[in-house]
Amino acid sequence: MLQVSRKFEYGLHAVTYLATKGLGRVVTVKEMADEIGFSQEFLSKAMQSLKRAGIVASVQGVKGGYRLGQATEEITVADIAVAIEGEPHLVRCGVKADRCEIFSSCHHRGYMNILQQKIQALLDATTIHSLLKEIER
Amino acid sequence: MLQVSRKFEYGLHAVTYLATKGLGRVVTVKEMADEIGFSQEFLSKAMQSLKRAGIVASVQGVKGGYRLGQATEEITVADIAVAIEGEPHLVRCGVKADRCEIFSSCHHRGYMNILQQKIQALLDATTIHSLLKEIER
DNA sequence: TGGTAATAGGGTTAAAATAGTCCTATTTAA
DNA sequence: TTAAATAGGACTATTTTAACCCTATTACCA
Repeated sequence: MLQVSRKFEYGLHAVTYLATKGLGRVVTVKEMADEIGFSQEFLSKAMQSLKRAGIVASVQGVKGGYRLGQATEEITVADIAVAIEGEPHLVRCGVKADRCEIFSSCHHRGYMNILQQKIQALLDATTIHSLLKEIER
Repeated sequence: MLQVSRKFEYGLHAVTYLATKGLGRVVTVKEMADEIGFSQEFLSKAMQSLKRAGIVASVQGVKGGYRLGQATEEITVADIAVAIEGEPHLVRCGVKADRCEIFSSCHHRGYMNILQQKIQALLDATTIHSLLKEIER
């Protein structure tokens, strides 16, 4: 259906939220969930994925939380998508060839792969910095 | 996960198959399913969607089947996607506002909508005619 | 040094979307 | 009038996504 996952949306909101708080400020998942308006548990999973990708950094223990791990100019929407949803696969055969029953005779793979790269390039072209500037306007 | 549906893949394969047979030739679902290599019943559903959109035309009764309803230069990948998956909604709130719990406070809608339009433009830029030319090479 | 507030993450369940099947009606050529 | 095809509604199964639960670990601080 060509729709982004909710987890990705959560992640994107969280990163922009952290960005508005500045690079240094450490924010708890609870604060973000309350402020933005969604489930703490689920947002927590998204944050863990973002952390593994280095997009955010975590501080454990009391007074812990998350803060940005990179400059807003360095974080792209594509980075967040990959961190949360993994490598993009517009078609099933991109995940694994045996997920497509007509792999060997398929004529569309070349086109679909190019299409995927172009979509990825779109996501790659937006940084959190530029996204925030758009929002301000 | 930003992946196209199998039904869309079926539809795209079917349309390109019809295109290689020429505008006039009427082809049964059975032939297409056998030739391309997937489920007749399910492909049949995809064909019905394509028919409603006018992309293919149907002939009922014995000796019936499907043929292209438009010139290959006129059919775009976007047309097929819309015919089969309906209007694109990159984010849930595009389907219906109440599908997003933070609709009123969301800052990303503008960007996501632009992103969706750009993706749609990519799909719109490929006609079946140009797709076939790429395949030949 | 023990209590508490936080992240880390495995495992399970629930809900939604997708894929696939089944059945019956209708159409039409022979 | 029979047979081969599309039309389409209804149902089931599978897969994916979303959400939740529980325990471990970390580290501040009284």
